[in-house]
Amino acid sequence: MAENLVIVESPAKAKTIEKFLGKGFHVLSSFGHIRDLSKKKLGIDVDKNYLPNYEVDPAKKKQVAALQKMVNESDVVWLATDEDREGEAIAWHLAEVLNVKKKKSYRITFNEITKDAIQNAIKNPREINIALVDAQQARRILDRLVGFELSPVLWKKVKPKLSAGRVQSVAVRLIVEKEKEIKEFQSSSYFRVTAVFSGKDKNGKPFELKAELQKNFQDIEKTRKFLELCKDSSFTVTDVITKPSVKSPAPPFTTSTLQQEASRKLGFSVSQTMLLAQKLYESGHITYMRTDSVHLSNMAIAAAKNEIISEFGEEYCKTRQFQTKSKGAQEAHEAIRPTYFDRKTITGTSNEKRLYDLIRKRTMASQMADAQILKTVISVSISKSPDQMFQAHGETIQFEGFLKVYRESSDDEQESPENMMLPPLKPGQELNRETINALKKFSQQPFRFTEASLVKKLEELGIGRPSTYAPIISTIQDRGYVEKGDIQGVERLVETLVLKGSQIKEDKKKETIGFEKAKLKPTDMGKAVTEFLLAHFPEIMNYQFTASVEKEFDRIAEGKLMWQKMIDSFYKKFHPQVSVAMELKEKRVGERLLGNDPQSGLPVYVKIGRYGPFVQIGESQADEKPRFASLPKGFDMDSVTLEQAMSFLAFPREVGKIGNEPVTVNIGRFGPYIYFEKKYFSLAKTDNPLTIGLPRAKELISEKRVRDEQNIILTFTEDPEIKVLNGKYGPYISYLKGNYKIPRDKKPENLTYADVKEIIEKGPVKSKRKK
DNA sequence: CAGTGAGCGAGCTTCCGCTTGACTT
Repeated sequence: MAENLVIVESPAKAKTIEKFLGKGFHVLSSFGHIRDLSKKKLGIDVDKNYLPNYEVDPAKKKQVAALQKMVNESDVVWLATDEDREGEAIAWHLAEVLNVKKKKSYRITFNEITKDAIQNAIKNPREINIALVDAQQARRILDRLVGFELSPVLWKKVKPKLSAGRVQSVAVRLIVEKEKEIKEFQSSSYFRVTAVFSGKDKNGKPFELKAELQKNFQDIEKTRKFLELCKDSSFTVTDVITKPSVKSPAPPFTTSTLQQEASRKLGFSVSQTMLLAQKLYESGHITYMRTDSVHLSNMAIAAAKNEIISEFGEEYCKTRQFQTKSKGAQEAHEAIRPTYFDRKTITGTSNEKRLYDLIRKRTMASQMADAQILKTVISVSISKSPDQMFQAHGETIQFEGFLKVYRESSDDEQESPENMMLPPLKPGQELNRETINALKKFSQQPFRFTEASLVKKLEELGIGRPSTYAPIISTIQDRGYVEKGDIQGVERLVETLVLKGSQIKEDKKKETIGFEKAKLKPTDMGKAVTEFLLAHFPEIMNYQFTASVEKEFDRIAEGKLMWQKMIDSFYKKFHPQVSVAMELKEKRVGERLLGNDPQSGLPVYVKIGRYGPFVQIGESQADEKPRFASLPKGFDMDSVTLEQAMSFLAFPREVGKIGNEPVTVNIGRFGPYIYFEKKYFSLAKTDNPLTIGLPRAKELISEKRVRDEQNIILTFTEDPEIKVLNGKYGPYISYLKGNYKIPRDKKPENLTYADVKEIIEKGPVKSKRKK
């Protein structure tokens, strides 16, 4: 019989700790929270001072029963959940549900999983901190009230199944506002001038020097004039300034920085990174992956030191402890680091290996020496344009330090100036001018968010937690507020001027600007919902809302404020706003009158419906029913024009007849298509549904028919409705819109009519595999 | 894979933050 039961949150952690504690200690895990407010109902009795009604999660019943059994068999219960607000609450729920009062029970915490830390915790037990638990209850109840009162407003005013909340609605707002910023951005252009000089150094060795003019020109005339001056100018080195500088490594990874770097360096999505990290954690390769702390245990720092010295030598090592700066950090865990630094590689998939490598290098680098860099700036004067100056920037690494293993990436994809070794020049030296190049540049519009850069922004605002970053990103996409995709760049003609010899050559170059990969863009729905929420619930939508309620949670945790009081003063203001919004008689969210049809005079609207944005002609109360057409891809509710709306309403359009049968073109849920003889034929991306004619329609029809023909393996004269087809997932039987699986032991091409009949009798695809 | 959107109005949807499985196409 185990005398001591230790309960932690994660099963992987339980395994590790059990090893450290040895005999007499049993370690089990709660798998996170075991109890929560009712899943379906509000679960809060607003009239009884916000009394919460907690229920054991049905999915956790089994685990709770197992815990109960062990509690009954143990003498002492140690509640060792995480050392943060949520962890304290989990400990409290465990104590309540498992009725540990009957036993000796203690609350213990440690924020690193080392033998010392755990034994130390056992020596310093304490009571559950009820004030901290109350702060968690306030957090939980506030989120529930906001989420479960706001969402139904959206169901009524916009469309069912939508959602709103303290975190997700602000995340969507960030994306909506970014898009607005980009739309309003006024691009300005300028000419950037660069020069290539040559010469010979003291030893007669030829060199080349690239330098940039310190001033940009606003227009092409001024640029031309300048190049004219350069034609007959002499160029002299006026200054050579060298300055030593140091670069220090970045701290080890937290969840958010790991997601950012994995996105920039490896191209992983946020959820992909977390899945891989979970694998690495479960295999014992890395420490816990949901953390906001940059703290490393002394043991880890010592291990990193060992590894750095043996791999690179003493001079490469410089240990440090970093301070966590991010807002609202609770630091229940260490930073994300390898469990064993001497494991250079691990077994696993190639992506697991790549992520492990990133984590190991980042952690190692954080304990390595600063890089010593010598920065050099060479200034070059222009004889005929004395108020201008060329400059060359050079960087030489004197000592690599941490750069030997790791260099952090940055979000702005701005091309960095060429930092190279510069030739050893002295002031006064004359240079030969080779070419001078002027290139038209455009000021950079703001970047849209990637998943990872959105997480970074949320973290800066103190919104969301490491365990929720990935789910937030999924939720706002699942709800249709935000879409991830590539942003197509626009082609621009860019003017260039080149001075070579005594000739100035002007040219125009094509350049694609503004292409962005895997960026987040708001949908019409996201924009409309954000606008609505901003109008009626400005406090919740405020970027500072979370930070301000966090301050109150802190006061609750300090015992200076009753959680019910805090919730009450919030709810007294919030709830009436909900009632007002519910009763709004105004037209539905996002609706806009585009104008009147010049032909009929009927009003034309753009609205959001159950299936997304659409245009409508006519009033719904009128005698004549209105007609509808969905907004095709690539059109925005807020920019669509009356003319465009009228063109959508022109569908379905007859393009002609084949025999007596009409051929029409229409736009459906999956894009434009041709409809002929009760069959559908998708248009190609290059086809324009507004102008497509009969010849092209015929082409599409026959192409599709050929494709279908090729997929037919067998048909039967007995019943033309039955076909054996080759599909995306292999051969199958199709009969009256139902699909049927072909048994493994039969070859599809050898099936007889009787075989097929038998398979169909057995029922459609629903493999009832017995275990 | 495919043409909806108003209107009758049952019964459903929804939050954030802890943690991992799993009945399948």
